[in-house]
Amino acid sequence: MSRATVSYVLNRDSRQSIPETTRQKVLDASARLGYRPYGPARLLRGARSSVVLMLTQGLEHASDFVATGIITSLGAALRQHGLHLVWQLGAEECDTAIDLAPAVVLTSVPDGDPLIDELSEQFSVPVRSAFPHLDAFLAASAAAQVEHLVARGRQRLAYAAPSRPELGATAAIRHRAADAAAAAAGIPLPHRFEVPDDRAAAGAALRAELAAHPELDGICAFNDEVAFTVLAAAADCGIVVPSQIAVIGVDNHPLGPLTIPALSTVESDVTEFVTQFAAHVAQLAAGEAAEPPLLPDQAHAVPRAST
Amino acid sequence: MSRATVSYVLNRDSRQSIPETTRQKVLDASARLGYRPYGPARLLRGARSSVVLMLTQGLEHASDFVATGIITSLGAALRQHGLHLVWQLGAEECDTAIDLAPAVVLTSVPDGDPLIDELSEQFSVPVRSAFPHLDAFLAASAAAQVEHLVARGRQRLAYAAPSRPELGATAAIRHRAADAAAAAAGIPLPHRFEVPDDRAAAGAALRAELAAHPELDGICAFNDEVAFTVLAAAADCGIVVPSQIAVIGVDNHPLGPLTIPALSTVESDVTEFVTQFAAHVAQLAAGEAAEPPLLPDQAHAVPRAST
DNA sequence: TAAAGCCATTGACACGTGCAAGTAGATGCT
DNA sequence: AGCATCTACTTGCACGTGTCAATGGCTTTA
Repeated sequence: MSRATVSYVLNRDSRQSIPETTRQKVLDASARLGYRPYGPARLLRGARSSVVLMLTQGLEHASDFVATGIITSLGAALRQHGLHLVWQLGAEECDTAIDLAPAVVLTSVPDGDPLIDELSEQFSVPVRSAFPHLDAFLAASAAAQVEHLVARGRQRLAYAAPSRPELGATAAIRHRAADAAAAAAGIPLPHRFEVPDDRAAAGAALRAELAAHPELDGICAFNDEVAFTVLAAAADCGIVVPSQIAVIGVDNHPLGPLTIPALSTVESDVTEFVTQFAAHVAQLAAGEAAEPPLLPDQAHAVPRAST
Repeated sequence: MSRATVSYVLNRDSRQSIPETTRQKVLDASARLGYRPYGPARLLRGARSSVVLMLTQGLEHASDFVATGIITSLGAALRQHGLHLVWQLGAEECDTAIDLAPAVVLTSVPDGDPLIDELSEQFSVPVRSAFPHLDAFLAASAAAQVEHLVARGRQRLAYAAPSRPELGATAAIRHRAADAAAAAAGIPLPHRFEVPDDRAAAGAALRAELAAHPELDGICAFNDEVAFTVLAAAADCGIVVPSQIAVIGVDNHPLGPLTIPALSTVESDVTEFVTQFAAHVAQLAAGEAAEPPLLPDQAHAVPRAST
């Protein structure tokens, strides 16, 4: 009953032959005493950690519920590889918990961000963006928006950007993609139109926009939340959607079917990406270097009453 | 330049006097080599973990965005105590990562749930519900809804319950609280009325409800999402809110101001609770036993156009 | 000068685990 | 009997850290 014997039994070491009587004695004692192997000691000994650490900085406001969904399903997918995803929100100043020893670190910042190198140095484990090739992913949705509106016969578009400054970079990417899609379709480029969070202010902004561009007949919103604001503002202004102006969002927000009129939107299927990315992370955790799969660069319209 | 000397310098041990020259030499070498203390070894040595593990089972669908908000702000509050909150979603079958060694484990299940004892045995660290006294917290919002509707002159109420079975227990608590508030106000008890997720089905359900109870003039919705569905169904049925029926939700969802009409709702202020609960968790992490603060059992109305 | 005291530094250990290497004892083969 | 082979188990080490007790050099005091 030395420690080694116990260890052989509990780890089912096939190179050691253990008679059944001893085996049972060890198992009984282990169960009776409620023995649990102590994680830190195993790690110190050199065991591979089963922890994958997800770090997110900016997406607190649940606004990025698409990212939240990806993270959730990624956690489920990683569990099938024997890995455990834990999520640390708002790890601003790189004061991440040093005493959890992850096998892999994922971050919400895009590839190429200096934070990735910083984290890599700090943890000395593989660090990857959880959203590889994010720009193309973001751009695809805006392109799909424009294509859908054009297919519905709309020609004079505006791009409804959010007023939150932290979303500015993302909005710029999508707006450029909308421009490119408009150019490809041979219609005028959609001009930018900022939507305040406040409903009354949004109504005023929409009125001003229509005064400046009376021929406007379609709005691509940055995401569904901006689209909700536009719909509310339009109703307040007496603008009829979609007969006067069509409105389309991005993300397929669960509340989209409930607006008046129900919101058309655009969606990317990320299930395959999540599966592949989980496998990629499992490879990294196993010590193999590998290139990550990319987020889909295709999006499809979810047409409803607002277009 | 032995390991001990280095350790004394890096941990600023005040019981040891280290001459400045040696101190600098150690610091320089440490910085040059990019030394990071290895978490698992510190824990094995007996250091206190700075990790607080939050486990959630059911609240994937972002439906419980109130819980999500509490968790987020709790993470920020704990950081001020030098603790790091990490969040493992959907830890169903208790297969939680054993190799992260938390100082405290928090769970989304209410006090008294057998899972708490199970986790306590598994981790052998303090385990607490992150939502202590949850029932009273849930009940308070329903009471506030009824009081608000009564103050607006409504007398014949219905309780709009969600159709998702996993929310049934919570809905029952709130419905009972609504009954109690109605009894206290001297009006008939609100009868239950189930709202399907699908908009068309919700419209049919609302029509049937009105046919059965033509005198209905107010609806307490289980939460804002159910209220959104009710508003959409009402619009589809040609029912005018609030002149014919007033509708009020729960949670102060960020999209509430954007519905047509803007949704009245009910909210509890949890900032004080979060602060106190963070301090409580810090006590637990320091090894002191302590009773947790309780979630507020008061809620206040956020009146908008729908009542 | 020797005894005593202070200061900087160091060797050694413990924490819990997993595994390589080694050791008895039993059995088989010649 | 003598030697090889197997089984059943043990000893011992390493992982990286923090801290106690001990060491040796140097200065002060009697």
